[in-house]
Amino acid sequence: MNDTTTGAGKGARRTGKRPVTVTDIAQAVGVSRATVSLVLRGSPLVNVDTRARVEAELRRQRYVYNRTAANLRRRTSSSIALVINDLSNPFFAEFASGVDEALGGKGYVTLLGSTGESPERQQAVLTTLMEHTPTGFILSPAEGSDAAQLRQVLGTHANVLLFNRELPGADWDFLTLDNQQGAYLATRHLIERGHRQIAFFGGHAASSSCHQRRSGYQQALAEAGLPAPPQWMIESAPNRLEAAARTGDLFADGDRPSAAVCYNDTVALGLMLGLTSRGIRPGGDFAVTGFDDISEAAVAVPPLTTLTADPRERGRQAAALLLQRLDDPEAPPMRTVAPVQLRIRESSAARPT
Amino acid sequence: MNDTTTGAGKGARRTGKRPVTVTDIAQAVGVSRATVSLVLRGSPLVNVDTRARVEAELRRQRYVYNRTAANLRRRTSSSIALVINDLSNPFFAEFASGVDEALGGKGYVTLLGSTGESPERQQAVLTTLMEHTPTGFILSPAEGSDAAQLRQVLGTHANVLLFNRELPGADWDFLTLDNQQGAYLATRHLIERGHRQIAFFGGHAASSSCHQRRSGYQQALAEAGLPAPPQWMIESAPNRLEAAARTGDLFADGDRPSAAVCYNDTVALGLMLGLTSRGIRPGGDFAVTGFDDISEAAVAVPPLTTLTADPRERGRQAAALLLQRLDDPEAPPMRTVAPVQLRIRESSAARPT
DNA sequence: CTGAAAGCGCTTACAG
DNA sequence: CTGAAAGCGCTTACAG
Repeated sequence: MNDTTTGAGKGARRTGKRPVTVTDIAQAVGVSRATVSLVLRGSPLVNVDTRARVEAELRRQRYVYNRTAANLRRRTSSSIALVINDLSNPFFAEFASGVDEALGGKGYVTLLGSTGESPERQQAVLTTLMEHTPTGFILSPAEGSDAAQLRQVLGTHANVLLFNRELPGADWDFLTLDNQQGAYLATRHLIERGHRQIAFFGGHAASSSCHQRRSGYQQALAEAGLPAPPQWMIESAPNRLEAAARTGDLFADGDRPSAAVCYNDTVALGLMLGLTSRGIRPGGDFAVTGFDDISEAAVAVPPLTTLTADPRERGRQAAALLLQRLDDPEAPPMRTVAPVQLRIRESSAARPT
Repeated sequence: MNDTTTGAGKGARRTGKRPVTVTDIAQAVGVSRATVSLVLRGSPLVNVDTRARVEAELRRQRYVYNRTAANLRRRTSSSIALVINDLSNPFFAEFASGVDEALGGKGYVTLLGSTGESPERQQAVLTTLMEHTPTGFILSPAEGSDAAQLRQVLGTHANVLLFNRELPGADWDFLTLDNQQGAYLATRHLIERGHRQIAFFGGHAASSSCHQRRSGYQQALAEAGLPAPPQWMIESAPNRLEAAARTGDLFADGDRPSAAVCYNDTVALGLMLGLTSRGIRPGGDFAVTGFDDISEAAVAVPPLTTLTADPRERGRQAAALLLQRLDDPEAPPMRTVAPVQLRIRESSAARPT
């Protein structure tokens, strides 16, 4: 069975009583449907008097424009699909908010899809969304996504903007954070405050963002002539619990780091928990930095020095890039790197003891 | 000019090359379009062999079902509109996530709209969404919304579920949190820990949720025979800054409270800031409770005792209620009160000193 | 300036 | 079991 047809008709609902259509208006005013259509679309061809009568009737009957019908006839679309992992991640919620704001301003409506970080669900969600004929896609791919699979469901759709996660083999537009520069800034910050033994903590080495952050970290250390032994690069799933559980790995060796550049804020918060439960005061005895500037970062104990990417602004930027793509479908794929800023909160990155 | 026609065609985009249609498939297989349609919709009428040939061709040509066209012809819809204040509020982000999850499971797609807490933007957003003919609306009204105005744009649309904010004069389904019970639980908690002078801090008295929370607070005090002088009911916009600025109002009088039930977590966090800057240790010298259990509540200093509404579950519930409404458009409007649970985090609600 | 006709991609009785 | 025809609500050349 063809995937695209699975569930066809499922969830479709008979809408209420017959709505008012252009035909109703045309009959009432005594003009053709074409004339009503011209009025609706603001054509200058229509006689001012005719226009006024039509508009009055539109109001009187509380006519509601059926944009989906118009889109079908004109072979256009006025929606875009936004597919992310999960809105309960504040970073993506902010991002979505920015996308929706920018797109709404341009007359587009946002179709929402959540993958829950599952490539299978992602395929299903994209399939459903495709059936609604969006103009384009803004997609933050689920971990483990495969470009070929995506191409299979997205088909010839050129209007796709990938966000945040690199996808080998994909030739769509791509918007990414400056991960390397961010980690570089965090590492330099720790170095400037006197740290000489700095670990990189958390993330999956296989992911592109982790790879880039690690390389920014290594670059800063190399420039300062500081060591970056492999046992100081510690992997952890990006959640608080596992990060806390991995804390011990930092101190397995004799030569202990005095600070850690963390993959992201969640991992940093987990590490802070882990440190505390070992009697090590984060910020006091051991410096920590994060990445993302989630809202908890500001109220954590101690407040977390981190990198802010302004996710809402990234959302606006993603929308703008997609619109640009729509204007020139033939242009070669663009790769855009968004800046990232160090947000210093003194206490989490204290001087070494 | 009719509002509903403003911007018609704006943002519409020519879609790429001609897509594969049922006609293409029918011609290739040598059957009628009707037969292809029956296959697509899984009709048992079709000969198994015919079905197989059609399905093979659908795959071969990578056919994508055009659900919008089908919806037009069938006079159905497979989308619902979700309109909230702003996704950057984690409570609503979680809520939206739950809605989308539940709706996606039923074959619906979510159309997103944000009001930014502005009734004017809300009207514009709803107007646009209406043009996309959603099956129903889940709407958390902007502050200052007016039922008559909403009815004007939503028209005869019966399939509307209001969430979280009471709207006088509205006769749509309504899902609300048990605000009264929540504040009652928080107040009792403080009383049980020995507090006798308890204030209610934050929120706009005019809003229904603030009113309900205050009345739960008063009920608990009344049951315990404790005073609730009017100067201990302090208004504040629900943001951190204003809450911090209002802190002094708690201590204007001679008779100082030793604890405050706060309108929500944001206000509570602001109050905690305000207390700290006055040298009063929140949790230590002055007990505080919140409402919402936003993610900062757990990591605040001290961790905040609050009420959790499980917003994601509320989202699922809202979706379920709307689906129920679709099944029976004639049923009288339902009012559903969702439970709320006290989440005790010891340190923020210490015993009085 | 306005209308008659055709058509977007699909589905649904109705024949056979 | 399958096909011819009509139609969802709109728009677009094309005449006049």
